[in-house]
Amino acid sequence: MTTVDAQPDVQEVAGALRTSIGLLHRRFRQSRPAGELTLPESSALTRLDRHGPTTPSALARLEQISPQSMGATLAALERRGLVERRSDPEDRRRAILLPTDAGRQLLQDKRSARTAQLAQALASEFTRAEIEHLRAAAPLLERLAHSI
Amino acid sequence: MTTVDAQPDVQEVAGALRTSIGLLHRRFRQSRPAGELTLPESSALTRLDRHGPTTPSALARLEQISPQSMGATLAALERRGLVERRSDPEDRRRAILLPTDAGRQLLQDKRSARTAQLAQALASEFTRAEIEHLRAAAPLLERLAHSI
DNA sequence: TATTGTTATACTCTATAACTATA
DNA sequence: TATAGTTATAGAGTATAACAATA
Repeated sequence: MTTVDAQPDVQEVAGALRTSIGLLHRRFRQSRPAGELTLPESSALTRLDRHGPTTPSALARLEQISPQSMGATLAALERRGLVERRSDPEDRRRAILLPTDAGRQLLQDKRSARTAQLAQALASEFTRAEIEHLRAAAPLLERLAHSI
Repeated sequence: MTTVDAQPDVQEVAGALRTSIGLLHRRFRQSRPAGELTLPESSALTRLDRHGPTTPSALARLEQISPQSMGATLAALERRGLVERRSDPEDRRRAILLPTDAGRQLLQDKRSARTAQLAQALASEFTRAEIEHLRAAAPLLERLAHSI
């Protein structure tokens, strides 16, 4: 229970997480059907839909990437007509972003199409208890991402 | 318990996993100290150390990337003198890879330096039960990566 | 012919630096 | 001066296509 005892143990967990998360991330990228949103596009659009109208920098903070990187992702979403940009009348440096109807529609249709494959793998190859374990793990992983 | 009941539920777990794994992967990339191995270099060298001498294509299959991508990673490791390449006398198309002493040494020294930060975050901000939960989740995540 | 590996090329994702406009 | 955002550039990570050598 002391720090000394816990350390080698926790290092092992850390290593195992790095390996498994690296693998999963690669698979997520590979499983993108043609014409679909890229990973960051999908992620940004989802955040925008859940979070409500926000600025590019706020989104960048949520996704933990640089504002410039988020800018590139948002420009791609705008080109495809999936997000709309409004100027904040109270501070004209700021841009306010919100999903268009097309963006919301795409989220409903296509995101499920993308996660369907993952959900299928879960449903067919994992027990109910294992799925519950993963459900509980997801917020822990997100917390961990914000802790490092 | 039926498939119909489970489906929307499992989709939700799938979405949560995608979000949290995306975030964590970005943080892993960002936390690379100067002069360290890149993520795929570290991963390939670790596999090589655990798995024993293998061929480039076998490593590519384990890491679930193309043989060409693995070739680029291995070339970088060779340039740094961390892996050694031998020709297979039984099949001269094949190359056999193994870590050098320097490669093994670096794994011991530096990989812990990299995971130390993650381990520190786990130890200081998560309860023992949460850490145990994550430990059990890691092999599930790896299995999931191989299922999709 | 099939397999192992290499070379060439390109796309995605992200970063840092330098800039403009507004506060 | 400080902040929001953009533009330019570069590096990491990966893919596909075309090739050479060996089986």
